[in-house]
Amino acid sequence: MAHDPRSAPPHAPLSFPRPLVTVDVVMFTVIERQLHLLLVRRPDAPGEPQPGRWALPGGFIDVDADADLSACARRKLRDKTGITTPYLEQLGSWGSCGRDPRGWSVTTAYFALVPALPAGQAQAADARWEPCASALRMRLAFDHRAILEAAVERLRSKAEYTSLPAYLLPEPFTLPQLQDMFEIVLEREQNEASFRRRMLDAGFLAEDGQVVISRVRKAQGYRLADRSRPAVFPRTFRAAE
Amino acid sequence: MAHDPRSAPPHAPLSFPRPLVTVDVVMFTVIERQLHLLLVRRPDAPGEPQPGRWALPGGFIDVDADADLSACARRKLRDKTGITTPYLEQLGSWGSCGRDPRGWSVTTAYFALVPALPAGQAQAADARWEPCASALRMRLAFDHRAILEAAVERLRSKAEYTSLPAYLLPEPFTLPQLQDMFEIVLEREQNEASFRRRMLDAGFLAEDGQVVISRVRKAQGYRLADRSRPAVFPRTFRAAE
DNA sequence: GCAATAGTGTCTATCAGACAATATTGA
DNA sequence: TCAATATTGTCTGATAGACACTATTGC
Repeated sequence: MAHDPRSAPPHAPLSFPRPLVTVDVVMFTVIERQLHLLLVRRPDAPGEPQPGRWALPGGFIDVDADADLSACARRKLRDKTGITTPYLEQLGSWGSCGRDPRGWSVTTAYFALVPALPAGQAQAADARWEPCASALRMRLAFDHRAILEAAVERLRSKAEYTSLPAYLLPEPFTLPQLQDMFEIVLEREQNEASFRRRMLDAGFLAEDGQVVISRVRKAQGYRLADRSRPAVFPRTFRAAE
Repeated sequence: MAHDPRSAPPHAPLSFPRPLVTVDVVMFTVIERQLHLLLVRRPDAPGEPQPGRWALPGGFIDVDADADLSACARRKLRDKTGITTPYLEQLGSWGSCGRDPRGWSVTTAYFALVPALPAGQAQAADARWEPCASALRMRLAFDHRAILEAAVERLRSKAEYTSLPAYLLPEPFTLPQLQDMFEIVLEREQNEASFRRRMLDAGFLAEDGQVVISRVRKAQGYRLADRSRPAVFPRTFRAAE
């Protein structure tokens, strides 16, 4: 029976059942040349679904604290990593009657790209950075495996035609470092000459001093000219299959 | 409180306030060589927000009738147009404390591409097909203007590198008709030779008889070889600005 | 000098855009 | 035949990939 409460009679005060609403965040970073993401352990307390299982960081909207969906995602990210200015993009929403045993629920998932935290920097105790390849094989809580798969696919496909992997680096970074990030995300090597042309022609990099990384030769440092939006390249790296 | 007594473990109370959850659908079609979308009038009943204003078709999740978000979107589409097999894609979610005067609310928006309804075919009485350009200038209910802008942008940008505009045509269609759809969506003319190469090389078209449209010359008819997903072209039509 | 890393020159292949040409059909 | 539309041939230009080459720096 498809009733539409929005057009219900005047005195019906929105009393029909409401789904649960959560926000989950797939936080990506690169550690030791491997894509990682943050996982948190579900609490073991009685009454909690999926106790002890690893899950994406997330939770219910706090209607008093969160002004909007992205503020909620930012709050989760800050609570777990202390990071306040990530690249954050809405990934999509998953909602159904069966995805959470507590009832009809909807989650809006975001994905974030952050530079690797400096070694020793605090992160939440119940959280750990898991290699992406391994997380994809784990039995995650709820439908978080599907969300993670969508996030990885989005990241890979956008790396084919945008500057997204640059958000995985602390600034300033060098072109060889940036190429590393692209190669890690795309899982294939890039041609140096072609890569440099592509990045420099796109005009999203601002020069930012000289950087010594390898102790062999100084390299030009760069930062993002405009962190608010990634650059879009005129063509994909190569044809989609 | 949505608590299903049959679900196995006793869950924590979940007594905190929940946002309202709706689904809205941007239904696109092309009528007389113009992109249109379906709008519905908000009811005038007292207690209803935005009375009398035009809005995207949508409404609350029905936790009993809707198995998941896309089923809810399909239900809205069917109720308003009778169409059951559209191209349907999730666009994104908008949620904040202020977008609906009734409280913290989240909507998940979908966009649908449908062939123009045969003239005379029934459609809901409170609905009308509005030219997209005009709808973008209207004062729509809630934040539906922003949702519509995102839908138009998504459609335009995907038309640069996928076969999406094909879903706006009834089958079988001809290559000149398909080119028309691309030109209408992209708002610029395409080169015929280049267009035909692109479409035929992509391999998403299956031949489907001869079609007479202009009463001048028969043309090859085509249908989509696989309606379940659009084709992705190896390059964009032209560089993004 | 040598090793290692940063950065360049240049050729080829692919595909979009331009534009002109040819093919088919009804009147 | 002509007008209108469908379809093709072919040239040009932009850019990704390949690959060899040069430049810089510490030892």
